[in-house]
Amino acid sequence: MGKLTSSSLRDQLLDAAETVAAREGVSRMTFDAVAAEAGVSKGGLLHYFTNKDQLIEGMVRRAAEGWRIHFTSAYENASPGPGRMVRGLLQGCFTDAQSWTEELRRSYSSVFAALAQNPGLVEPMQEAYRELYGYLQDDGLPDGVAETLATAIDGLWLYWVLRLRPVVQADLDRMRGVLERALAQAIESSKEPGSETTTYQKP
Amino acid sequence: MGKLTSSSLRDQLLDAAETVAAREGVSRMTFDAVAAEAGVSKGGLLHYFTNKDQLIEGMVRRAAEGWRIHFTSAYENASPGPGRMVRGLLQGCFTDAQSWTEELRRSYSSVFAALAQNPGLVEPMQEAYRELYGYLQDDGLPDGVAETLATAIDGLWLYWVLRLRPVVQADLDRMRGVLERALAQAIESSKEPGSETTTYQKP
DNA sequence: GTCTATATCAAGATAGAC
DNA sequence: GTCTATCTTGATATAGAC
Repeated sequence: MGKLTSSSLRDQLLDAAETVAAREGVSRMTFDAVAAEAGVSKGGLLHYFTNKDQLIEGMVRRAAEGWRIHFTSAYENASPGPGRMVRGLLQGCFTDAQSWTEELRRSYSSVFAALAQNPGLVEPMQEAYRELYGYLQDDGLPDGVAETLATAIDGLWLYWVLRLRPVVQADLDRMRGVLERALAQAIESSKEPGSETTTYQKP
Repeated sequence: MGKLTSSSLRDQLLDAAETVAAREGVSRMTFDAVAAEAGVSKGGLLHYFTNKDQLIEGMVRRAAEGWRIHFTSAYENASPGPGRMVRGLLQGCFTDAQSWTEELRRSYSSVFAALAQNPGLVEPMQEAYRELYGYLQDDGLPDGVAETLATAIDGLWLYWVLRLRPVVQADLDRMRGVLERALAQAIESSKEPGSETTTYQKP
């Protein structure tokens, strides 16, 4: 995702901030370090972000927007019908893990920076999650199933980002298999009228 | 869990550090703030933890030990048989949510502090997770099921801790229901010989 | 073992040259 | 718009009294 030459200087500065935070921890994400990483002076950096809250807000907003784009396009790419968002996430989150994991760690470093500095700055990411879970609640599966499956997927990524567990390809494959079978069952059961508590009526 | 009068001063200092970090963010978890929270002078605090890495290491070690005790006792309290650890976690993690959530946020603040300061300090918590997932791999359920269910549970808590989604009682109840049904099915299928490696065939 | 006082240094932020 | 230089603050860490 767009950190090519064409990206604006502002974006390059946000890239540098993410990189420093992900590599060295947010406590060392100083203006000096970010400016050095981006190859500009501290004065140049401070022209774009006049204080640290603004820098972190910019990081979180961009990361939230990236996440939103990711799951909405995953949704668009999945075929219509029950479990569309879950199917999209399974497709979109377990593919190309190698490159995706590092990008994930980078973008989540914005959340860590926000939590460390000023928890209110997490808001844009909360908003993205509200939107995602809006889709999931309306995904046409028995009550709570879509949210549960998505939480399992995201939980695995959070383990990775928080460095609580290593996430290797074998883990991804195994979990993907379990989730796809659970999804298939849920879709099956949502076709049987009266088999679930809350309602999905297939046309 | 044990922050009564009987706890050592060292434990009280760790309590104070957790409290400050959880309440104000790890960037404001300074020696001054921790000492003030604990009601001692900075010099008194520095006698126990001579630098910040040692303080954070103490926090992580204690939190990891608490988590280990939590899931092992959950395991012990569950009846033997397939899915014992998952059943224990469902019982132990969805009960008494009100008090558990704040304590969870407090103890996870040690992980955030470690990630911010020096990612290597997370190690004791990684060790606890290795142990937990060792139990889960050997939980007598079809391959990957126990890990997946546990990841969904923990993912919900991580949402709470990272403030990405609010976690209210209704979410807990709904997800618990879904997980318990999935667990019941997995136990069922693990009884059928030959059905466990990859496949799940609906009866 | 706990305190006060203080040295040292780095980070956030500002001013103003170019 | 980007730079250098500098101010100010506050955090870590140390020294040494009690």
